[in-house]
Amino acid sequence: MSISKKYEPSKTESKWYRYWLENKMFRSEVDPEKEPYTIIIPPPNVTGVLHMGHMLNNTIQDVLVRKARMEGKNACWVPGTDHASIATEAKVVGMLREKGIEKRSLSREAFLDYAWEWKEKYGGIILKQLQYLGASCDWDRTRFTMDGDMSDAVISVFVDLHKKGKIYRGIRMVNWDPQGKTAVSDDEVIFKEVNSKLYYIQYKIQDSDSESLTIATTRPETIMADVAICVNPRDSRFSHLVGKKAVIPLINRAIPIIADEYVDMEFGTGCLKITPAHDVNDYEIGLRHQLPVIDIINNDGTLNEKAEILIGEDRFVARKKIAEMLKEAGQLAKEEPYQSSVGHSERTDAVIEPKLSMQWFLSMEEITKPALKAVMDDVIQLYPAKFKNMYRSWMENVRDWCISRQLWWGHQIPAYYMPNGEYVVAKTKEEALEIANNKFGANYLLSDLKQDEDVLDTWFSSWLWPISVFDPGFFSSGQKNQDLKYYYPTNDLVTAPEILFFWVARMIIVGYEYMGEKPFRNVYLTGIVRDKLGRKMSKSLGNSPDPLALIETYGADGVRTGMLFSSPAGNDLPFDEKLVEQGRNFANKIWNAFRLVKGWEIDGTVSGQENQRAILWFESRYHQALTEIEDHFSKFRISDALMSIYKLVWDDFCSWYLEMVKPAYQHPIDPATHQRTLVFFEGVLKLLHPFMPFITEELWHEIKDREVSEALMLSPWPEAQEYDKKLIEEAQQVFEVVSQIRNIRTSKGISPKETLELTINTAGPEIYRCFEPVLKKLGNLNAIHFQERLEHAVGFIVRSDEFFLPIGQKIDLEKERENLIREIEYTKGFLLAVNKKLENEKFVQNAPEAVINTERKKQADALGKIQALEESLGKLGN
RNA sequence: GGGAGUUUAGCUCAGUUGGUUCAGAGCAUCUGCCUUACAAGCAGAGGGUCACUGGUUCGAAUCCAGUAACUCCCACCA
Repeated sequence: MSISKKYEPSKTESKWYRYWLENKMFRSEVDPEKEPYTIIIPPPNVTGVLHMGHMLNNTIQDVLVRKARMEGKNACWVPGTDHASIATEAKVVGMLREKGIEKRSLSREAFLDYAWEWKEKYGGIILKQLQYLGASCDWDRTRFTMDGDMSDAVISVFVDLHKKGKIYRGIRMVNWDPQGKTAVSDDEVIFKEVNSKLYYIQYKIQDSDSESLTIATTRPETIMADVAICVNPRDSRFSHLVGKKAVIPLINRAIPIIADEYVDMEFGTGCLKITPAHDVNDYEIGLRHQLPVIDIINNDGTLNEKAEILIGEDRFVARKKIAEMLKEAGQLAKEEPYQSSVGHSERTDAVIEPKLSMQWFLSMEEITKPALKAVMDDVIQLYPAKFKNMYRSWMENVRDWCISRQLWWGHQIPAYYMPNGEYVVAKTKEEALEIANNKFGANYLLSDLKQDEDVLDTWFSSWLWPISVFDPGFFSSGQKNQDLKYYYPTNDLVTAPEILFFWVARMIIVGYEYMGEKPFRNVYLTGIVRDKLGRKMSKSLGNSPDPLALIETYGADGVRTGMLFSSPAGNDLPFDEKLVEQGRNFANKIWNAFRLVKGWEIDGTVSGQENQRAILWFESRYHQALTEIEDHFSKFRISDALMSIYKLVWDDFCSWYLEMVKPAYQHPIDPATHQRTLVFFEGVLKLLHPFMPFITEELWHEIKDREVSEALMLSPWPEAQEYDKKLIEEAQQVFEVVSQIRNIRTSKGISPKETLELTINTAGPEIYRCFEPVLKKLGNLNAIHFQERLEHAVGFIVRSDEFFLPIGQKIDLEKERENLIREIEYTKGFLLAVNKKLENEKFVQNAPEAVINTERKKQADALGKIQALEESLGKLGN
C-alpha cells in the first residue's frame, strides 16, 4: 500500500479520538487494585471559548495523564466548567440588552431563566473544543459548579462555616464595581497608572474672614461627603487651627479640623480632607475620630441627594463640573497634572468605587494556617518553587474574604430575613423557618421569610472542586463515598499563577478544613501565552490566533508539541506560529520514518550481521534517553522531556540509526534487523504518545493490526534499563569521524556519491573494526585500511587517532599546511594552559585527585596530538 | 513604598555540590545539495567579554558584595 508523502492530521485525528472514546479508554472507575492518578481540570468559564492559555494548560495536563495511564495507573482527569458569576451575568445582560430587555425590568426568576437558556446553548462548547486537542478527560464525570448537587455542597459549606462562626456579616468598605453593580474582592481589583489631576481647593475657616486651608485632592466630586479636614499633629503650620472648623465650598457645611498621624506633611498642602464613605483610609480615620459617614454616591456611580448638588450626575462628569464651579467661586487655587494608580474591576474594567456596604465575609486568619504550613513544609510542592514566597506573603497577610456578590447568577446566599430584622442561616427556607420560630418563639410563615438577594463569589464554589467533583454529598453528609476515598487527594494541578490565590490557595484551605488532607500533591504553574511582541494575548488586541484554526492547519499533535517546545514551568510562552510549524514538521518526520520502514522488502536469505552494532547502540541510546526523560518528568520539566524525545527521534533514530541499517536502494533487508527496527519504532512511539497522541496511535496500528486492548494509549510505558555507556561513547567517536569525512567532502566539493578509501592510524583499531560497516556506509567508503600515515592525502584527527583520505589532485597542499599549523598552534596554547595548572603547586595540593588526573590526561593527549600533527606536517613535504 | 525573581548565541532557554575541551541545546542565519523515507528534507558551517564592577579561591557562568536594566507580586500617600 502507498501512503501519503506528507502526514495529514485531519485524516486521523477524529478517527482516533472517536476510537478512544467509544472504547471508553478515558473512563476511570474506582479500582482498589490500581494506583490512582488524578487531575482535576481548572474549570473554564462555562460560556467561554478556548484560547491559547487553555491550549497550553490542557496540553500539559493531557501529557501528564496519558503518561500516567501508560504507566499502569488508574488515570482520571475530571473535566467541568465554572459558572463564573460576574462574567457570565455580564454576558447575559449584554445579550438581553441587544434584544432590548433591561435586566432591572426582569424578575430574578425570569432573568435566571434567560441565563440558563444561554448556558444550555453555549455552555460546554469549550469542552468540545478540548476534544480536538486530544484531551483524554473522563467525560462521563463532567461537572458544572451549578449542578444541583454541586450547589448543595456550596450551600452546606456556607451553613457550616457560618455555624462555626467563620462567616459573618458586616458593614465594610468594599471594592464596588459601579458597572457590574456588585462588590468585588480585593484580588479582583487591578491597579493601573492613570493620568489625572490634583485639585487644590480652598476651605474657609469658620468665623474667620481671612484665613483658609487648602487641600489637595484627586476627587473634588467627593467634597460634599467630607466630614473633617485632617492635619498632622506635629505640623506647626496648622496646629493653631486644630479644633476649629472649616467650611466646605459650594455647600457651605462646617466640618471639624482634626489631627492624625496618618497625614503626610510633605504631600500636597499637608491638609487632607476626610471622606469616610469614599476612601478606605479616610474610613479608618473616621472610625478613630468617631466621625459620621456621608455616602453621596449611588450604586451606579451617580451622585445622590446627599450630595446636595449635581444630583444624578455621574461621578466623572461631576468631577469636571465641580472643578468649574470651584473655579467660578474662586476656591480652586490650582490644578496640576498628577499620576496615580487607580483600581479597576478585573471583570468590567470600571473604576472601582470604595463603598461602604453590608456584605458577607469569611474570616481567614485561622482557616488559612494549615494551608500555609502545607506549602511551607513542601507537603504540597509548587513548580516552580519561586511561587512559594508569593504564596507565603499572601497567606501571612490575608484579609477576610468578601464572599457576597450583588448578582443573580450564582449560588444565592442561604440567609433568611424575618420581619423582625433578624436572620437565620439554613440550607433551606423550611429549615430556616423552623429554626427561626424556635429561636424567637414566633409563628412566622414561609412567606414571612425573605432570602438574601446576593449570591456567593464564584471562588466560593470552585474552592470545593477537588472534593465536590467526586462527592458533592460529602459536605452535607460528612460521609466519604468510594470515589472520594479513592481519588482524593489528587496528584497534580496545572494552572496559571494568576489564580494561585483566587483558587489554588483556597482549595488547599478547604482541603484541610474538610478533609484534613491536601487536595493535591504538586502544583504546576504555567506561564502566560504572549505574542511575539511580549503582549498578553487578548481579544481586544486581536493578537490571539484561533486555536481551532491552528489545529486545522498544523494538526493537534503539531500544536501540542509546538506549545511545549519553549515553555518551562512558570515561564511565559512567547507564542510564534513558527513553533507550531516545527511541531508539524516533527510529525511529518516521524511519518516519513515510518514510510521508509514500511517500504522495506524482507528477505530471509540476507544476513543482518553488519547491523549488529547499530542495533546494540540504539538500544543503549534509547535507554539513556529514557532515563533522561524520566528525570525531566520527575522535575516537571515537560519541555525538556519533549526536547529529549525530539532529539532521540530525529537525530538518533532517523539520522543515525535508520541510515545505518537502511538497505541500499531496491535491496531487501534481513528479518532480524527489520524486526528490531519495528520494536524500536514502537519504543519511540510510546515515548511520543503523551505529546503526540494522534499520529502515534495511527502508526501504532499501521505497524500491525491490533485489538482494542492493544491500543497505544493503553500500552505499558517502557521502563528505563541499564545501558552501555561505553558503546554510546564509542559510537559518538565514530560519528565524529563520519562528520569529518562529510566535512571534507563538502569543503573539497566531493559528491556524497563518490566512494573514498579511508586510512586510519590508531593505537586502538578495535572500535573502528566493530563499526566498520557503519563507517563504510555512512562515509560512503569502499575500503578502510589500518596503517601508518599516508602521504599526499587529506588528514584529520579525532581524539588522538589520525585519518587520511587520498583525494588526489584535489588536495591544496598550501591550505593543508595552514590548517595543520593552525591546529598545532591551538593545541600548543591549550597545552600551555594545562601545564600552567599542573605546575601550580597550590592546584596540585588543593584540587581533588580526579580533577588532577583529568588534567594529566589532557596533557598527555595534547602532547600526542601535537606530535602527530607535526609529523603530518613533515610528511606534507615542502 | 515593601518584597521576590531574572540578566548566558539573533530568539527561547539548559548549565545539578565551584573542577572533564564548559561555554551548551532547539529555533533562526549562512553554504552546498530535489542523494528513491521526508525540501515540512539532507549534509556542513558560522555565531557568546556568561549584564557591569570588585572580592573569595589554586580555579568562578556557578559563591559573596555593589551597580544597572527588565519582570512579577504586595501595598495604594490624598
